[in-house]
Amino acid sequence: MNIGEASERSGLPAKTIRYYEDISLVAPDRADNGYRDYSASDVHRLRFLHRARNLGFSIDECRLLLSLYSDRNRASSDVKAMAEQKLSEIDAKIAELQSLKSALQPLVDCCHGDDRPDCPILDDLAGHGGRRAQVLA
Amino acid sequence: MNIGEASERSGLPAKTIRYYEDISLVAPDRADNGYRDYSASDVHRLRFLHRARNLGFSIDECRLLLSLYSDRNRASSDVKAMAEQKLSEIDAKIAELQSLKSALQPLVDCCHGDDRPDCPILDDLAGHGGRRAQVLA
DNA sequence: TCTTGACCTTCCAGTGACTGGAAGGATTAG
DNA sequence: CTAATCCTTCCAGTCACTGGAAGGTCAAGA
Repeated sequence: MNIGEASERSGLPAKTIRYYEDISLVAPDRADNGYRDYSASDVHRLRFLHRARNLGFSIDECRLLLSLYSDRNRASSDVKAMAEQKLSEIDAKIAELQSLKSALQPLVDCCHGDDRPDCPILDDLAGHGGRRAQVLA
Repeated sequence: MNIGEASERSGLPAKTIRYYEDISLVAPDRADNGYRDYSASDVHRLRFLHRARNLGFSIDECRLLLSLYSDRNRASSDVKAMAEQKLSEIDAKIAELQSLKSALQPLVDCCHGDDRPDCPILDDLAGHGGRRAQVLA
C-alpha cells in the first residue's frame, strides 16, 4: 500500500513516516514507480511506534523496544525496567510542573489584573516583590 | 563585569547569556579588549529572564514580559492574562502526564518482569494484548 | 485525448532553546 | 616566562518532526 494508506492505518502523518524511514525505523519496499510500498507488518511496526511514542518513549527507546520485541530471547524484565524508568520520569515531570504551578498561582491570585500599572507578577520576576515572599531564589 | 561574573550573579550559564545576546534579549557593552561588559541592570535583566524561564515562559513570552516590564503604561491585566494562560498550559501538561501514567502503570503492574520472554508491555505496544484492555486506541 | 486534481517523490530549511567543541586571543598568578 | 584560566567567534548538533518548493505519477471525467 502507498504511504497515504499506511498513514491512515497507523495514525502517523506521512511526513513522520518518511522521517522514520530516514532514521531507519522502517524500511518499506519500493514500487516500480518509486512509490513506497508498505506491507501489513510495516504498518504494524508503525502502529507500535505510534503507541510507544504516545506513551512517552523517545525515538531511541522505541528503537530498543522494537529490537526487544523481535528478540525471542529477551526477558520481560528488560522491558519492565524501561517502563518503570519512564514512569519515574513522568512522576518527576509532574512534580516539577506542580511546583511551577505553586510558584505561579499565588502571583496570579494577588495580581489585581486591572488597568493600573502595578503588577505583582512583574515585581516578582524583577526580584523586588516587596513584602511578598520571593517565589524564586 | 565580565560574562563569568554575570553568569554567577544571574545563575545562567555563560553560553546561554551569549545566546540571549544573539537573539537580542540583552545588549551588554564591550570593553576595549572585546570582552562583554555587563552592567548591574544587564544582570537584573538576566535574572528576570532566568526567573521567567523557570516559571515556564517561552523566550518570546519573556521578550513580551520584558517589554511590559519597562512599559510605564501597561496594565497589570495584560501580565495576569499571560500568567493565567501559562497556568492553564501547566494544568494541561499535568493532566496529559497523568493520563500517560495511568496508561503505563497497569502495564508495568501486570508484567511479571522475570526471565521469561512473555511481556504484557510489548504485547500492548504491538496491539494484541489478549484479554487485557488495549491501552491505546 | 486532454486536463484536472490528488497523490507521490526528493531536498532544503526551520523549529526551541540551548549545548559542545574547536581554534585562538587576553589576562592573571607565580 | 609560563601555565592556567578566562574570554572571543564560529560551526555543528540536539530532538522529533514540520513546512514548503519543485516536480513526477496516477485515476477519473469531459
